[in-house]
Amino acid sequence: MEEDFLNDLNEQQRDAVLYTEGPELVIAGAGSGKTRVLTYKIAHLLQMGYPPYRLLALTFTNKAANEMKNRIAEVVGIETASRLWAGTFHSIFSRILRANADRLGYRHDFTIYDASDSLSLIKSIIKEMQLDDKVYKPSTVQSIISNAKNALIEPHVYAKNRELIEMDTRSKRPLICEIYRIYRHRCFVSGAMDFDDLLLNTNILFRDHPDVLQHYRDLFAYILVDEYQDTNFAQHLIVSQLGKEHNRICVVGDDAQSIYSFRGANIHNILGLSKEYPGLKIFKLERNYRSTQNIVNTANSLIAKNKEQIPKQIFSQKEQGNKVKVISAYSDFEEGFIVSNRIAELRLTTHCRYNDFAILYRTNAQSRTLEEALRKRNIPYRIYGGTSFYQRKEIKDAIAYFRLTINPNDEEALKRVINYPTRGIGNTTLTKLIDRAHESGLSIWNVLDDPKGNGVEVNSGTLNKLQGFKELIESFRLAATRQTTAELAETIVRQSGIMRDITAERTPENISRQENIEELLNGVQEFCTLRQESGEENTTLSDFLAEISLATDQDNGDEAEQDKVTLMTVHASKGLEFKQVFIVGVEENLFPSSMSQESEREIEEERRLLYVAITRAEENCTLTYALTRYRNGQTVSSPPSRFLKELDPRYVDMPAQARQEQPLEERPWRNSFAGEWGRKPFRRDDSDDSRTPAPRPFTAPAPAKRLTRIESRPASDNSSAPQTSATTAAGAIVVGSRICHARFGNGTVSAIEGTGDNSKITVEFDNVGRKQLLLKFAKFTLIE
DNA sequence: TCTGTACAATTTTTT
DNA sequence: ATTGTACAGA
Repeated sequence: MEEDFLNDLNEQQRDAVLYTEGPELVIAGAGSGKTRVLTYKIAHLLQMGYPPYRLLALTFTNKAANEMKNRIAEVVGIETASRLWAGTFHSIFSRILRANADRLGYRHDFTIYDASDSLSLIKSIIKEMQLDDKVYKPSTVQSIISNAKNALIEPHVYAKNRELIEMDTRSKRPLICEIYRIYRHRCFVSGAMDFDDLLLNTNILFRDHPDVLQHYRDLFAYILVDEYQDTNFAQHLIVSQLGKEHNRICVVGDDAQSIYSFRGANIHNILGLSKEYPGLKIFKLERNYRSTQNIVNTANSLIAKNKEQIPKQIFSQKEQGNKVKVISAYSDFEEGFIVSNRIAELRLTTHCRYNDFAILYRTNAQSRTLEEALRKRNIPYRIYGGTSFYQRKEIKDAIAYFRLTINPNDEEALKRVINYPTRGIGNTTLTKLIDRAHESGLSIWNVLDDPKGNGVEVNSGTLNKLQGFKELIESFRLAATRQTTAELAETIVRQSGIMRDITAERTPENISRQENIEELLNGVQEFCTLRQESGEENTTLSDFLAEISLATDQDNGDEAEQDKVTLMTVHASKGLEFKQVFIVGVEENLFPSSMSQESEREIEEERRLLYVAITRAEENCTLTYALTRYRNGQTVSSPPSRFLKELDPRYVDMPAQARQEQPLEERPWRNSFAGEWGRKPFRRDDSDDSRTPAPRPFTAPAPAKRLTRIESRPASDNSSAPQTSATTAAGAIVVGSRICHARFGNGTVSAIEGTGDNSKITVEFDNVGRKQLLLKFAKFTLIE
């Protein structure tokens, strides 16, 4: 087979693919076909005779990893592709750590603590040390520890690092290092590693066990790394350790898209690469295939303001296209209104599907207003990165039981479920157990094994309860040896009492919890089946846990098929592209974030972030800012972002500058704006009219008008309390009634149970599917 | 020991 | 506005 795919590549791309004589850095501008180069490079290496299991391809996200695997499978077939070492840093190195866990004193089925496990552990340590959690803010402590780990600083090194100690002393937190030491020890006793440990411990493994390092050095004949600008020191060092000796490495990245420094990513890893690899050959991919010229030029004009970067000339040969549009709104409400209007409009004029639209924002909190606006317009949408499936309470509870079954030393899991469902083991008892455990360096489970022998004083009733819990978990461990994994999962959910607890009362919440648990069990089953198909005979619950603890991507396959507008943070959008992009909230204190104004370095990162956002767009890019916005319960006003002034006006449509100076009255917007609904949308300045001359086809429909009435009940509004309106509406409800819910939008009543205020209705919502509502609580109105 | 209520703090981004 | 925590009362 000839390498006919080479015809799919431009000259720069082809050079990058074919060069295999030494270390290589590919600077890949936004939309320049980076994934294509990586894919074909791997295909090329395979063709040269490298066996697939000797190629290591590292990415940053699961999404990127999957995409790469799929694209490679298309070129070389799934058989070969599945033998590659391709995945995220975290997944690949957790695999390697599991294989060598004994070298570090861990078991191969160690638990992976997610961010909330680690935060909760830090909280309890702070509490046990009787420190003030206002001085030692758990989240701050967590990020300090995380940064230390990413810089490969272990506690004993931390203690000797004058700079760090001085910093902690200055911020009146001299005991951080001690917390770190205890935290690390407690993770170890619990048989757990947190996210950062996966990288830190890999480095320790390689450092302390040269034979292991040598093994993987020999194994990986060629190393490819995507998004190198996002690597932190721990990742960078792993790559050098594995790749430096044979020098067959290819890293791809774009310094202009480095946006993860808050997580320890160091842009100098890529900027300083040529010093590290003397023969480093640099290729630049400068042709952008994604966006129109106006979009590319706008983005270039912005990023040009950054000082630290590798020089490159990104260009587009697509049509010039529309100018990038900047729109000013009075409030975040109006901003949502404008965006949803434009989506409706553009969908007609450009024949785009909803899938072609994305709304990008700086912070997750901004999604709310946008959701409301979209719902009013009946525009379907999907939010990326909300609370994912595995973050839901009932799922975390079930998983905590799974985790305990595999690893009873798992402290966080144990704390979570020792008294859920309620079994009379309260805080007092738990505290005794924990104190005892830590005094003797044991896990809580060890103490639980023999409370008396470990000196825990409890009355006999409590002792029985503890015994009962212990036996429960042990019965699961026994079941694990006799049942299939899917059966085991079901046993646990039932025997633990989770199922009983959430089926006790048939509230709408509980029904959705049950569905989630069902979905989890299906997930286990599906996972086992899938593994069986790929030749893995015995899939254990431990395998399942290992898989999901690193899965954060929530793009459910069938979800993605539906035609919906995408809402997500700019960070989450990296690597994606959309025909129509809206970037909202381009204001001072938001974008750039108020947290990032201290140094030029931080501002440069915010600038790169906006660069990433703009370069997601293929055809149209619209930036909006609101002069006032609801934040933490109150209205604040901020000027437009400084970045807007940095965009080259030749490629951008700006609203009249005078507008921005408009004095702001006190808030009445929120109330009065709703009243404007259904009439003409706000008209701000002439710039708006030239492009959207036609009378808007979508003035707000009548139902929406009514919806705004119940929603615009501000504290000051003394007209009707929401309860009243719901009760009034309730009386008239029949099957088939159309209702409008404050959160779920419009829907049709499909069933009614019970009477009066205690009755429950089932509603098929147009956008969010079936929900059950209790009349007593639900906020909705009858429409039509 | 559990439950309910009141009050406080919180918010940048996430593998 | 929501969420978590602290404290009081059962």
